[in-house]
Amino acid sequence: MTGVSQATVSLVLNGRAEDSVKLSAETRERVLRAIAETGYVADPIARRLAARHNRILGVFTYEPVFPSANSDFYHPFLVGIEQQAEQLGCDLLLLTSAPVVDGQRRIFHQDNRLRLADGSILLGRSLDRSDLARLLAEEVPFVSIGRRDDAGGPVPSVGADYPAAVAVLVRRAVELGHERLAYLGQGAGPESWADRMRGFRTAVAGAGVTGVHYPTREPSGTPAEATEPGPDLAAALDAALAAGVTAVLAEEHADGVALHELARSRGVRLSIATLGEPTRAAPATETEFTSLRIPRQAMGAQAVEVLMAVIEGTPGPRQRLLPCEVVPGTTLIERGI
Amino acid sequence: MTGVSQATVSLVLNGRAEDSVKLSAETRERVLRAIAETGYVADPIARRLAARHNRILGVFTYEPVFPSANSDFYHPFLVGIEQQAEQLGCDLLLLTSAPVVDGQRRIFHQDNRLRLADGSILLGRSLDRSDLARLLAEEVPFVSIGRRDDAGGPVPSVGADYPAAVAVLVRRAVELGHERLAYLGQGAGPESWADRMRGFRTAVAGAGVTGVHYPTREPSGTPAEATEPGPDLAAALDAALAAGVTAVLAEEHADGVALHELARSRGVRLSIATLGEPTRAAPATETEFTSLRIPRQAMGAQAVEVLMAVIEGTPGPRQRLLPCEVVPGTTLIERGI
DNA sequence: TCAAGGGGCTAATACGAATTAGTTCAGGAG
DNA sequence: CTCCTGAACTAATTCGTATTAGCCCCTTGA
Repeated sequence: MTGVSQATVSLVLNGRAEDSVKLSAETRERVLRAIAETGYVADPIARRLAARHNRILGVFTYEPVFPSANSDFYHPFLVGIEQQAEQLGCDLLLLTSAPVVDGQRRIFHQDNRLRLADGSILLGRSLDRSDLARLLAEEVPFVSIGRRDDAGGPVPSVGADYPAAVAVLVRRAVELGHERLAYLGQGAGPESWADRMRGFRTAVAGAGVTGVHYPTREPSGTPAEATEPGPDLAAALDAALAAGVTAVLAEEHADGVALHELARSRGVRLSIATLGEPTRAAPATETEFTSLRIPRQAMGAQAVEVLMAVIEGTPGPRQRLLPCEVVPGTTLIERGI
Repeated sequence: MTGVSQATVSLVLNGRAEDSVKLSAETRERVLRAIAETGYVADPIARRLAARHNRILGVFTYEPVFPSANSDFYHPFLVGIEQQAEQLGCDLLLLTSAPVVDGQRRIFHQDNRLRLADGSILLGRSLDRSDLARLLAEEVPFVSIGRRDDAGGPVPSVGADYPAAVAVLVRRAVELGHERLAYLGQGAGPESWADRMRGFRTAVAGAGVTGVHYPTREPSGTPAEATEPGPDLAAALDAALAAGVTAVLAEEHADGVALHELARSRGVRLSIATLGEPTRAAPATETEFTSLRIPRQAMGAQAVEVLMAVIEGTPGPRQRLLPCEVVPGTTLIERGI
């Protein structure tokens, strides 16, 4: 169209006409006009093959985004990611096609597409350790949303500061007169659970009160179905009451809601706070729970920032912890008589 | 390592040793062993460069996905799209980097990236006509979510069957004794509004009842703020009552809610049905409105199907209309005395 | 002995851009 | 008139894979 070579177009496209290489303003205009008319876009694939970047950020969700309870939980992260990506002029590639093995998506498989993007954001409660290690080893640029333990090296991540937030709740409980607190949940496994537990242990020790742990089982069946209190919840309630526990911190929102309902139906006075937002469907309730608000949107946005730093090799911290907001709610109350 | 050529490795990797090309079992073994030892994986980028298509589907949202009211409305579409994309082994490219001009994103601009993908899905209440025409003219594979009028040719789309759904509501109203119905809304402009109006007109004519139209203004300010009934709503209510109207169909959910509230506060008995789901924030309410449930998730999924057909040139219809579910609700009631 | 016909594999090329080493040309200095 | 220099481009190469034409060699049949 313009009678110039492919090389020239490439130079114009990348604004390289300024520095090392010289192009006349007129030629550049001509090329730009042609580009505008045809709507030509450089093929990102070829671009990435040749230049090793394409301003596309991958988003890999470990757990399938369905059912909708999950979806609602992840949505705010995506909003934050999108917002920041837009700001930086990057597009997002949702890596949806990862095959699901044993109910979990695996990153590495036959046709791994992570490399299509300049870098990727990993989203999901539990990321496979070996996958993480391999990503680090192969120096694939990525950032995890949610703190991760070392996997043969520090894992770039943007997480919520659960220990600090849980500590606030514990202190608040202590101020309200509680002396025997319980942690309801697994307290281990995914880092987000382990972090909560760690915050709990440290805080109760620091406050000089008693902290006990009532483990829950992983809900069976699909998350959407697991809304009824399992037998372990009832057992936990009994044990807690017998042990003189007056306040319970529930790792999972749904468990907290179920326990609250259970206590109410038995006419028992029990303070409850939940350590997060619903990740699986919770029974509808009017009660506003004392809980933590995870800054999901901000986490998404910052994940993009960190990812860009990783990609571009900008110096700076690769791990960020964001404070959670404590939602006062009405379920953490003064200790009864 | 094995002393074979790159071509041979490629053949082994793709299992092409079976058909057209022949490779000795021994060579294949040798290559496979080397692959296993080194953990070699074909670079997906190069792979796609050679394959000429990338199994990437673009998703272009016209209106910015923010604020959250908008976001919530679009989310189900995205869920459906993702679901189907996953099924087909495609990844999704969110075209987030499109600049916003006059509050609307434009498809065509200096750095248009639509062509990055094999094809794209367009999402938004109003798509620019000239953009559509250009897409058609340039044979860019795309599908619109939401029916579109011809733009120099039929526009591939997956929409909701508003005329049929509105007709059902009109018939239901007539069965309940209503003889003077009103349509509240613009009834023109975006196809989805025009379609509702068309369904209304046809249905009232068919039922032999009276149908009047009370237009609303486009809400001013950001959608999120426009929750209070504008002066035109009050005027519409007065006019409707004076004209003996007993049932109102509201184009926009938020208007229906506001009108309902207004009528209630005046102690007036008025049947109301809304013709869709909230696209802008509606005041919180306990009332379950008689309304339409737009099959958003299904629309998203089918849009992907149609898009694939367009891309691959598979024969078949390029325009689909999906039925809406009528939500009974409690606001369309028997005509008063 | 030679042509024909495979089997087995590789050289060469395409994919679409980025990059670099030149090439061409005009103008100025000597 | 020659040499040099810088401006303005372009030819050629690269990235890593898929694909295909074709090469080589061994058999087989005449």
